[in-house]
Amino acid sequence: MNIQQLEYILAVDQFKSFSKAADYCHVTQATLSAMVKKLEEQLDVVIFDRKANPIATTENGREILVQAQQVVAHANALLSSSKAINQKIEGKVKLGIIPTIASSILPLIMKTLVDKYPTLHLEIHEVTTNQLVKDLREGKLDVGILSTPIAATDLETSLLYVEDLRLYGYLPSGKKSISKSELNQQRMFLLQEGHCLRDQIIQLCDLKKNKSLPVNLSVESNTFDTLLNLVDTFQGMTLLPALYARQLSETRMSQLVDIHDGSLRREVSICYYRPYAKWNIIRRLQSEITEIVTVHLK
Amino acid sequence: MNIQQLEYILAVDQFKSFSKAADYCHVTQATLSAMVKKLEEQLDVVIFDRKANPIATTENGREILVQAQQVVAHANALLSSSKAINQKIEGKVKLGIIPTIASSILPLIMKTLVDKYPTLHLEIHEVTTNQLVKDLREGKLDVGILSTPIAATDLETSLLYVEDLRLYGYLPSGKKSISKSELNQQRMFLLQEGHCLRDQIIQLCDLKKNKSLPVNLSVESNTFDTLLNLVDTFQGMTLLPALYARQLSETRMSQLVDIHDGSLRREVSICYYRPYAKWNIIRRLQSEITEIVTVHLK
DNA sequence: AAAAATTTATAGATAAAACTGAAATTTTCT
DNA sequence: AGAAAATTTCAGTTTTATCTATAAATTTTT
Repeated sequence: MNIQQLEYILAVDQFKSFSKAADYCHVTQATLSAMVKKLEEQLDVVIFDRKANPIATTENGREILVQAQQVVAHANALLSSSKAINQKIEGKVKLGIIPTIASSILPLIMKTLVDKYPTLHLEIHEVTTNQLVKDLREGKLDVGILSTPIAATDLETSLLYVEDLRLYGYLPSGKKSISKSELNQQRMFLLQEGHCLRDQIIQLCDLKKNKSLPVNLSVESNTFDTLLNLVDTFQGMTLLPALYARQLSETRMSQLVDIHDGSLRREVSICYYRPYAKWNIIRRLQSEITEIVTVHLK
Repeated sequence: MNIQQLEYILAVDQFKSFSKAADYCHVTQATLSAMVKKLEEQLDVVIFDRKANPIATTENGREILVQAQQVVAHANALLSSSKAINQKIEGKVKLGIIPTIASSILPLIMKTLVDKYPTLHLEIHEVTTNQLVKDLREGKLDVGILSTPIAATDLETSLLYVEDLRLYGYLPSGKKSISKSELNQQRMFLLQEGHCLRDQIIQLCDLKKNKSLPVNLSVESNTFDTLLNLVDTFQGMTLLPALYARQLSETRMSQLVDIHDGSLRREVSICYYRPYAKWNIIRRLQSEITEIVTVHLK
């Protein structure tokens, strides 16, 4: 016995015809006939009098149909519940996000999320990648947004978007553009130790150390803002995520330099260790963020 | 979604363990895991937090489980109903039966049936095969007992038993036994026109007409009793169904003759045109009759 | 902290089942 | 009696549930 078979007999009872019932159930007559017959055999109860015209429900069949209605009604209620659950976005969600992503996407997404889901309380924590992974594992955070790939295999990640890293700064005199391979010879300013963007850039540009900096100065910034000031002062360069570069002043925008042989990129993903409790909220966050950011990135 | 999947999640919820639930459901853990996962995907609701120890039901899962319980409970109620229906043997059943069968099996079965099913009212009609078929088609009778095969293809028949036809009467002088092929040369007494047993015997024995009867006598009987008296008077022979022959007096029993090269037989079947309304009663009748008669025939 | 034991997930193979389209049968209507 | 409508049967395809074996992860033990 299965729910579908019960739906079939309900339809036959309703339409008093196997073929009409089959249409209604979107299967062929043959299928419906066979399934009704099978159910009758399994229950050992003849539900319909096929020789009556129109087809009649037997006395015993009536009893079965009353029960079938109950089963199907509750099954539909269950399906409705599942839909309702997926629409109900409420409760508290602790979102961890690394600073270099936070600065660019929080302004973009927060208003939409707060307006669209008034019953959702987003608690945002700006933390480093390492801390984020730790907090997710310990259940201190529900979900994280960070740059992938990451080493932790026990965390599940799902890509939100890929953004270019834009080169900002001052080219060596006489140059109009630059190629990837030349980047490691430039005076490159980076964020402090602990920012994963720092490590990514070092890797991407194959940087060893900032040889060209004045030896009496060892400065590393914690924010892009400080970084930009340093770059301007020392006529160096740095790399900025595309979404951050978007909001630069016009003066600074003009200092963005194209790399003529391709581009540098980073992946931004949503990440969770126990997606179970707040699965539907997390999925909703994911789709909202992807949508909003995609619009702003193109 | 199907009922089994719902039973699986109920078990997991109960045992807080996939493997224990799998044992309980008599499937492998792999199967149960896969089915739970599939259900979660279909509903887009994560029901269990597998990283909790022991496994926990999520808040959303709790909602689903409450509904699942309803569905499964009603499905079980339906199955119980079908069993109850099959045990409930009551109401009126109009049983048609041809005379040559009635005389032997009614005494055998009636007491058992009446005692065993006090709420069942059997209304018995003794009718010829032709009338029986007609009445079944018209719904005047619910079920018939007759000798098969019959020509009517629109009636369903189900074999009850096969009984030998016993040869009764007086052998030609000097003979101790007889062979099948000799039967058509004997003075054979038959039931009246209309009894299907008459036609069967004529066919089985390849009888043309009763040449050896005194020309001034044309007699055909309506009952075996009259037939036997005729046979005794005229020193002829006749064929009696085994169940009838069982109840002959000892004197007459001694007049039963063996056919030395095999035996003549007839099939007795139960027959219905619309088994729908009283299906379970008919099936019960069938099994009871088969059982009782089999005991008496061996 | 490594090793062992337990638990859940995954992959590939298989057998059962649902389903379809077409033909055959049955029933109804004229 | 014969045409039309409805249902069942049949052969072949696709889907699905299930199993065994194995892998991955977690917890417990040593």
